[in-house]
Amino acid sequence: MIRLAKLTDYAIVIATQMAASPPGQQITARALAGQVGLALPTVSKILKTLARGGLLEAQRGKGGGYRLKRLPADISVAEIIEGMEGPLALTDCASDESTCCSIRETCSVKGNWQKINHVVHDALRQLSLESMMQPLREPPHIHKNTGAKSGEEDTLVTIGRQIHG
Amino acid sequence: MIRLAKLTDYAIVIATQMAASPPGQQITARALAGQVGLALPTVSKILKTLARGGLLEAQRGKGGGYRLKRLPADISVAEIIEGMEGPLALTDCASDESTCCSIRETCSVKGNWQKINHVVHDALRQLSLESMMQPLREPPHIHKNTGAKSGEEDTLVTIGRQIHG
DNA sequence: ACATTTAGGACCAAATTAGTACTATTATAA
DNA sequence: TTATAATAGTACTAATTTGGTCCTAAATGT
Repeated sequence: MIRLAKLTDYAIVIATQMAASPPGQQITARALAGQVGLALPTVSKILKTLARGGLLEAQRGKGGGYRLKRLPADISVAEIIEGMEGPLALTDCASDESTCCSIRETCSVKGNWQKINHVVHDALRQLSLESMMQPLREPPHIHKNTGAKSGEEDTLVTIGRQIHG
Repeated sequence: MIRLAKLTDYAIVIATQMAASPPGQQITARALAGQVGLALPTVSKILKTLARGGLLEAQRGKGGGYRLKRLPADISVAEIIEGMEGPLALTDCASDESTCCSIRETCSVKGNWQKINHVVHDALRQLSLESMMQPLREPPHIHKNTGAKSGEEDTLVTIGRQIHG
């Protein structure tokens, strides 16, 4: 599947959320978890990964937290994805020439895999984190609502068990 | 992981292989399997899928086989991927608004998911099947060779068990 | 009829991913 | 100097997804 891993997906949500507060502002994993509605361990894991990848700056200890290292306009979606998953490589052949190729020498595609990789990488490099927080002209996607009563608290649809607590 | 499924990867190889013979030429699954070095059931599955998706034309019965429905220049990599995996959707939110979203209404990304999807889809639509068979200027990727002797028969590296037979 | 080929779906094993938990480290403040 | 609150890193397990194969049915040509 050409699809973002769920955690990568979350990472983008989290980064976007962070981008929404004033530049340089620090926030804890716990607070973020509350804001985006994901479980703390999950959010923590993602923040750790992004920090290790150099996208965030972390401060430990009491009063610690995370903040974006650069301005949202200077961070690309590609970077976030790579921060989570390592170098962007849509195919084995594109990622690791030494593992490739099980398909003997007659592989008619050969290095052309790089082209696929390149266009996608390029496209994602154009998309800034800032552009992900832009308000939409169109009404945004609809949030599922279990059909239950209560306009009060939007039911969390169960994708896994990321109930924040 | 933002990565093509193995079968999709194979599909591109197969399509590229088909593109290498004269336009309109028909070839059986068995013959293709031999050419690309994959197991027949696997190749069959892929061809069936692509045919159902409308990219290939199939002819049943003795003397049957598959052929590309359009010229390689008129088939995009995006189409092949979609033929295998259905509509291109990097995130759940982008694919199915009704399933989305477990992250209640405060999701700071909202419909901006579409942007990610859009740029990637666009990029892949630019890439034609024809461009995937272009010879390379640079020496192509290196094919793994188990270090064993024999310049004769390139050892099939085991990724799964797609030994053609 | 029979051999050959695709169509479609079912199934199982293997690989991957998500989520959680645990321990260590760092920082602050009482 | 102790307590507390925060991140760092890793390991583990359950759930999900994927790959690969097989089986039966339908079509087509000899």
